[in-house]
Amino acid sequence: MISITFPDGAVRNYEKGITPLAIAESLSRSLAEKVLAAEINGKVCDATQPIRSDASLRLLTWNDKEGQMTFWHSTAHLMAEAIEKKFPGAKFWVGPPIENPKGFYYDVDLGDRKISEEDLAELENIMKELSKQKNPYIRKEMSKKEAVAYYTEKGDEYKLDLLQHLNDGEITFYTQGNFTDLCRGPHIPHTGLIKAIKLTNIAGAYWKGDEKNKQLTRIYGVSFPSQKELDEHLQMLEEAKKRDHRKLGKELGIYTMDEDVGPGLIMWLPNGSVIIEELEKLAKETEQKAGYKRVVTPHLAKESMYLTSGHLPYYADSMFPPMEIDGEKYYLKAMNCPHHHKIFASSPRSYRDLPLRLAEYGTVYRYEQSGELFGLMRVRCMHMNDAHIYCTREQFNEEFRAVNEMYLKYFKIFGIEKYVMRLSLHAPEKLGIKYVNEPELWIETENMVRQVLKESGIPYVEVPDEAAFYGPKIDVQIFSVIGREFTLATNQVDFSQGRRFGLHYTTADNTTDTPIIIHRAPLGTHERFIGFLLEHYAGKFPLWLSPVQVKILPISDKFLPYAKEIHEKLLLVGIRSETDERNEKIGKKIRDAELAKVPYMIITGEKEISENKISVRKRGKGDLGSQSVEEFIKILLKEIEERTAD
RNA sequence: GCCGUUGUAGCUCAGUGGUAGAGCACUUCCUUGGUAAGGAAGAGGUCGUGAGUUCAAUUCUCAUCAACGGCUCCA
Repeated sequence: MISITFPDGAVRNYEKGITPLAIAESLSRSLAEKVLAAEINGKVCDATQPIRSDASLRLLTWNDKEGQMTFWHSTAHLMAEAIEKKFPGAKFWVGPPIENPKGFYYDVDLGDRKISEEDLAELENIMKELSKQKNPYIRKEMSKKEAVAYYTEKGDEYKLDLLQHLNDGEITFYTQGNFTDLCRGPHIPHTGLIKAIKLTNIAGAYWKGDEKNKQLTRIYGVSFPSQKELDEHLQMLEEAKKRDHRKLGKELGIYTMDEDVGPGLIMWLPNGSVIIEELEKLAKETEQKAGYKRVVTPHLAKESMYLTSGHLPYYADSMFPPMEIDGEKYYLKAMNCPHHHKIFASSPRSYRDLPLRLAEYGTVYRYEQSGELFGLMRVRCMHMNDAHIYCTREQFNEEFRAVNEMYLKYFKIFGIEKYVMRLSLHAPEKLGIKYVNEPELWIETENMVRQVLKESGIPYVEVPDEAAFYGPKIDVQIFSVIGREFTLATNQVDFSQGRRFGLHYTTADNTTDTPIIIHRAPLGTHERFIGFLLEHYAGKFPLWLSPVQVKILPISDKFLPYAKEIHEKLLLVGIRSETDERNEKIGKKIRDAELAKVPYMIITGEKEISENKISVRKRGKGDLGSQSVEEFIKILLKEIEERTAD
C-alpha cells in the first residue's frame, strides 16, 4: 500500500501502482470523466501513469491551467493524426499548446502540397471522427538508438533533429489511433474527451524560428470539452475584435493612413491630435516637476554621427536609406539619443551640472519590414516620449528609481494594471556581436537595475538576451486585444554610448569621467501608447483625454441659440464642446453621441431655457438631472484637472 | 522580407464573363419631436493598380501595391 496526500491535506491509502485516473474513479465517477492529467509530487504527468510510492497528488481538470494545456497538446496530436490521414507522408516538427491566443498549433512540412482554408473544415471533420473512437493516448519509452532508427527509416529529418538533443531515458513516444509521435507528454486519457474543435488559421513559420530556414506550415486551432465552451470562446473573440484599436481608431476618427503617403505612416486626425496634445501636456508637466529640460532636435543627421553611435552599420537595416546632399549622406533619425548626446557635448559639463535630464517628444523613423506593420502598434514614423539622463555612477540608483516611479505614477493615472515588467539582460555568448564587449560592466549595471527593482518592490521577470546593445533595460510588456505582446515603455541603462561620443564631465577632484546614460520612454510612442489606450478604454476615454468632452443636443432647432450660448461658455473655459445642429430627434442625437463615446451630453429645450439650467447626461450612465451651467463647468474642470479615471 | 488570405460607394458588406447593388453616413425637403435610430427624395463607384486571355473582364490568368492572420523583428 502507498499513501496519497491530496491538496486539501487528506491522506488515503491505495494499492501500489494505482493510476491517478483510478483514484479519481474511487472518489467519484463524474470526477473521473473530467480528469485530464495529474500532478504527482509537483510534476504534471499522465492520469494513466502508475504511482509506485507515497506521493502528493493533484487531479487536473479543465479548471486547471495545466489541464487545459494538456488538453490542447493532445488536440494537437489529434490534428496531426488527421493531417497524416489527409496528407500522407507529412512531416511534423512540434505541436505545443499555447496560452495566448488560447489553443495549440502544429508545424508541418507538407512537401509540395498546399493547404487551404477549405481543408481546415475537412481536417476538423476527420478529427471529430477520430475523437469519437475514444482512442487512448499510450505512452511508450524508447532508447535513443531505436528512436533514431525509427525516424531514419521514415526519413523524418525534423524528429531526428529533436532527437539529437535527447538522451536515453528521456525519450518517450505517444500513440493514439494510427498516429505515433515523439513527445515528452503528458496527454489526456483518450481522444473522446475532445468534444469541440475549431481550426482557426494557417500560417507560415520558419523552422526553429530562424528566417534563413525553410518555412513550415503552421496550423492553429483551439478545442474544448464541450460545444458550449467553444461557442463562448468564439463569442469572446468577436467581442475582443470590437475593441481592436484599428477598428475604434477608424470609428472614432483618431487616425488614418493612405497608400500615397505610405505604409506605416500615420496621419493623426483632429480627434487623435487632441489625445496627443493631452499626453504631451501630461508628460511636460511631469517632466518639468522632475527636473527635466526640454530640447528640440532635427529629424536628420549625417552618416558620421551614426557611425560614432554604432547604429551604423549594425542598425542600418532598420533605418531608411540615406539621401545624399553635397556629397554627404544624411539619415532620417531612428532614435533621438545621438542628438541628445551632441547637446550634452555642446558645452563643458561639471559634476555640478549632473544629473542632466534632456527631454523631447522626438520624431523617429524606422524601416520596419512591411509584414511587421500593425495598425498604430507598429509603424514607420513615431513620436517618442524620449529623454536621456546623464548622471554619475553615484547618482544612478536614485535617478533610475525616480524614472521607475514616474512609470508607476503614469500607470496609475491610466489605470494600467495588466502588464509585465521585464528586466532584459544580455547574453554572455553574444558579447561583441549583439552586445558591447564589456563583461564586467554588464554584470555591474544589471545588478544596479535589479537592485532598484527589488527595492521598489515591483514584480518583474528576468529575460536574458533581450537587452539593448549598450546596456540592460526594463521593458513594460502589454498585450493587444488580439493577444499580441508589445513593449509599451522602456527604461534603459547605457554605459557605452557616453564613451563612444567622448562625453565627459569634470569631477569634484578635477579629473574627468564619463556619465552613465539612462534612456527612458515611460509613455512609449504616441502611436503605440494611443493604440494601447484605445483598446484599454474600449474607446471610452476619460474626460481629460476625450477629443470631444461635451456634446450639446438641442431638442429642436428652436433652441439652437441657447445651445450656442452654452457652447461659447464651455469653450471660454477650455472645455472641448460641440453642438449637434442636425435636424434630428433628440433620441437620435443621444444615440449618436453615445456611439461617439462623448463623456457628457447637454440637452437643452423649453424647460432648460425657462429655468436657465441645462440637463446633463453622462455616457453609459444616462440622465443626471438638471443643473446650472456654472455648476456643471466647475465639476468638469475639476475632473479634467485631476485627470479622473472616469 | 517570408508563408497564407483579402481588396466593389465615406463606412460595413452583397453580387455578376455582357461596363454594378443594400444598409448606414452625406445633400435637399417634410417634420419641431424630451433621454439610444421620424419620413420622403437625391447625389456617390473607370469594382486597388498594370498587363494578358476573350468578340467582351469588376468577374478568369499573371504581375504589382496595400491591408489582414502568422513567422522573423520591435517603441
